[in-house]
Amino acid sequence: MVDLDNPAPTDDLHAEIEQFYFAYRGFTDRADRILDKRGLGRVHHRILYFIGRRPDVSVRGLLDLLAVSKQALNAPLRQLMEMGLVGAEAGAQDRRVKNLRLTSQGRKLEAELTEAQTRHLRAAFDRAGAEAQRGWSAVMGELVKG
Amino acid sequence: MVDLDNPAPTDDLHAEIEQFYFAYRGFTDRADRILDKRGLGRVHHRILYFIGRRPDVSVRGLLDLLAVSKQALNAPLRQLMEMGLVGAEAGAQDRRVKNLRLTSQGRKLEAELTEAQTRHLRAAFDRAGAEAQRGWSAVMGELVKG
DNA sequence: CTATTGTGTCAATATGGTTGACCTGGATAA
DNA sequence: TTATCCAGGTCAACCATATTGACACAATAG
Repeated sequence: MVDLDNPAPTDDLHAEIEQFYFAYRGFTDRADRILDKRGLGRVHHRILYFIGRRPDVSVRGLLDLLAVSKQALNAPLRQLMEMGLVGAEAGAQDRRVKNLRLTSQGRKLEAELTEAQTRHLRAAFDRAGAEAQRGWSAVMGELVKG
Repeated sequence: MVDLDNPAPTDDLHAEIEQFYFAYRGFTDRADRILDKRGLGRVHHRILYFIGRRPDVSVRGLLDLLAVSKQALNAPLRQLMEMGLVGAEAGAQDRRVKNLRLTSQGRKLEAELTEAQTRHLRAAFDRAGAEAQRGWSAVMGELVKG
């Protein structure tokens, strides 16, 4: 890790910007290290994650969530389907769309991947306290909206 | 933006993970868009940022902060020096080391770049309240430490 | 003198993304 | 029906960003 002065809220929010940067870097590194062992990248993780969170999401929906081109999505998604981690069936009303779901294998890997991040977050929440956790979520919610 | 359910703290912290992901993505996008107009990338921003925050940092120090290889740092750093945004002078005790500093032009660009992120953060803090801001910082501090 | 360290550079390579063009097949409006 | 649109898939060219390895040079430390 890196030496970081404690908050001491100043006007320019420089300290907070650094907190955000280093916190997110450490947060993603946890999963990345597990991913690397399996020859997978962040995209695979995000795909697994979002399909897990939004079962029956379409390819188009995934594209919007991930904010990448369909060409960038296609290869890793196909790979996950070939690995038997993601399944698809044609949509009921519109048979063009694919409804994507995790297989039981896929759910297992997704859980393992997310677990590292969950533990990391959980530990920070526990140390900072429930009130701080609520504040964190409130600010994050505003950032997402804004 | 993307539709996100409100916190409703569950056990698995999935909602919080998404908040983190989308919040950080939106956070960095602000600066990225400005950077793109000048043909610069995130690395340039980080270099400018950290030199601004830690004047007289060495190349080695920068490498540790950014966690990249020196080859990855070299090109953008040289570019910034050629653009007159970053200056260097030999260290006083050890003349091998470069003490990196922003020029007045560099400070101007850095401020402009960081301003977008600052405004974004500030707005979220204002909407969420001072107590939430303290909580956010406390959790982020724990994440950085952890 | 020798070894180590800070910096810079060349080369080869990997990864991950982009845009553009084109295709299939299913849905839908004229 | 025909024309058009849309979801999805794929090929190609390209570009940005990163890596590791090897090497060079200058300066400091022993």
